[in-house]
Amino acid sequence: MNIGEIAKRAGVSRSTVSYALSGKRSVSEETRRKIQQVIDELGYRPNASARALANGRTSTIGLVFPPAGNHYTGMQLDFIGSVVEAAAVHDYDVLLSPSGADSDRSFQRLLGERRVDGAILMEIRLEDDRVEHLAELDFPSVAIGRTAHPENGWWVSLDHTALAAACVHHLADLGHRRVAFVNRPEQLLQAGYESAHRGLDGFTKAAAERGLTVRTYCCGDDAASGQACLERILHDDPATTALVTLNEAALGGLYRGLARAGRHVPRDFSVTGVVASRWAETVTPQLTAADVPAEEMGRRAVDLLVERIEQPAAPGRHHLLTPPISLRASTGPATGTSRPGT
Amino acid sequence: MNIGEIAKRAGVSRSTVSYALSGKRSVSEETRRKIQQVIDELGYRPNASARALANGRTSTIGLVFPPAGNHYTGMQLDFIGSVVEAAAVHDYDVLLSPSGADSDRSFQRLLGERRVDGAILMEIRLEDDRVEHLAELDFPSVAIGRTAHPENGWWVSLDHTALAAACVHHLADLGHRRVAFVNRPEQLLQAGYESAHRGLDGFTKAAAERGLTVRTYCCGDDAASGQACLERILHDDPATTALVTLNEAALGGLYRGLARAGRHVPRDFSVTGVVASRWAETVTPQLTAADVPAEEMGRRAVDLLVERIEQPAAPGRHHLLTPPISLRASTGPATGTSRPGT
DNA sequence: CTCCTTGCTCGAACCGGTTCGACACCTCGC
DNA sequence: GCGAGGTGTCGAACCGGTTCGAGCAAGGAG
Repeated sequence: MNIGEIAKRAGVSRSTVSYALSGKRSVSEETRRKIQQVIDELGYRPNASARALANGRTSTIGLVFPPAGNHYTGMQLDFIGSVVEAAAVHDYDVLLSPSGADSDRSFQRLLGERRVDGAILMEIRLEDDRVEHLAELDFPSVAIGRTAHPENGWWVSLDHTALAAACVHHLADLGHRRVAFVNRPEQLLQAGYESAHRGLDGFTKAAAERGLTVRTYCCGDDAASGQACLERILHDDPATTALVTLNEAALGGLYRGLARAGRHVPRDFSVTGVVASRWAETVTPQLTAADVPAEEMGRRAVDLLVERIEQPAAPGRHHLLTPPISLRASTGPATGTSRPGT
Repeated sequence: MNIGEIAKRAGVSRSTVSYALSGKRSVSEETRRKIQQVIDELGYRPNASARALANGRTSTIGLVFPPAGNHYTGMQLDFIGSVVEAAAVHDYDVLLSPSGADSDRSFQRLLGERRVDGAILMEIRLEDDRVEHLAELDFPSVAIGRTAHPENGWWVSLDHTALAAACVHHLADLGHRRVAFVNRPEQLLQAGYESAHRGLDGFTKAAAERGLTVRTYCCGDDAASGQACLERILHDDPATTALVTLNEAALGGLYRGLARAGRHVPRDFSVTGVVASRWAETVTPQLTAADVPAEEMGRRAVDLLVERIEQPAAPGRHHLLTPPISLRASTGPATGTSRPGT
């Protein structure tokens, strides 16, 4: 069942079998046929470990994401799926590694033990030791998200600043004056997660520009936290008429909170944010939102990574995406006391 | 950066370094210290491919699930997450393989090329060529789900028959007489997916036992299909007062359809089914459902697989789980014309 | 007819680990 | 004082591929 066995049965040397399979040297048509016949008979496939050892490539890429304590969001799911499918197109397998930090054992295994040819990192922080470490080592990697200094890096990222700002402008255009912002959980913000920071930034600046009165909140990644968060919002300022959220997992809870408070969406209260379309379409009314193109991002990340693996000296490349807001049914003109005066 | 380099710098042979690391033969304290010091200095980690080649184990398990066209359900996500975490506990990495059939290229890679020591299969069909093939090869694998002939196999499965029946009994106890069943998509049923078949079976038998009038439907794995399905249900029999669903992804659409039709849940219409708790809690009102213990199932599957890898001769083991129905807010007593006469 | 190229094949070395058998040295018991 | 037994180390072989250099035969050019 190894290459020597094939060689023996085909009456040739091991190297000839190897060349017949790889095509790196010419092999006579007759020999090739004979070898192929033996291979088909025995169902032989070359051992991946041996091949990896010999030519220094594993044909595997690592997908690194934080161990979220079984709290993966729908967006992460979409990324995983699209990365796996895109990698299959390039004949790469995908190894999952639940590592939040440079020092995690699983991360060390991937790199130190050379289990993968390259890595895709998710859930990037503004200052991210994983990204820095990989850059120093010149290890092929692509980030989904970008650090505070993304200039020469390899990454695919949403422009959360612009997206949050677009949500604000959308609401301001509809006449909303008092708007809340629902961010990812407190600990993620404190850890420096880039989407949480840039989203907050974009929201705050755009709101200031439009002269809105705002409050910002952090919210756990689940429905119960969403509901609690919404109660806090209405308690802190009952005149609030709209919110922007980056927190997909809290969405169901936010909606429930609004229903409990007797606020009809979108008549009494508008909701928008940054959410993958298949989740935006799950809630009722369907969410007007900047649709996260997870499938495209995963595919682009893989394409960049493969490119980088195959020519390691190339300069950094990246894609900054700003998907438009899809108008669905969760936002409407402001009514009542908060109608714009000017 | 390889073991020879370490040996040279420590002034010993390669085998001594290997024994110092593995502990399989005794090494003097002094030698061990010297070796460790060199290793620490250089940040050496043994190459995974070389090690896998030498001792025939990759310390990787494969997680095989169908390429759902980027339509992964929340339940699949939960499985993936829990499998990855459980595997990390046993020092295994997880390789994802999007393969629905025995013949898929990615599946062949995993097995033929010996990339993994064992595999966990998801989305099992009643007659599943992957399961049969692996059993014939005596390749260590554990299924999440079970085929039509599960007797000697290794698997972790929900008892969908019992769960669907429990949902029926719950509704019948509340007085519902006309109940619909919302299954996974048509093509999955036709392909023989076990959960769809056994769930349908359990539903149908229990309904007959309780003398209920039922209709059964297949429904796409997304909100729009769920909404369309609900419209069909009410069109086919407007007197329907409850439904049971196995289709988590359609849930949001089913709720939306009910809202559109002016049926209040749970006052006018009861909804229940088999859904992971975190998704059941996302919708409003929260779904009364048999909670899929995805985390536990993933962990048990990994535990079984590791056990099987480590002692290959052991007889088949399995876990059949029947989680209870969690009472939340989506079911209530039947009202109006469909109140039970007897 | 010879020389050179080209096509095809082989043996050997290598990738970076693990493991087996052998051996040198030391200690202990008699 | 000598053999038995244990400890620590080494060299060599092996896992299953890839790749390099060389050799041989056939064919074409001079």
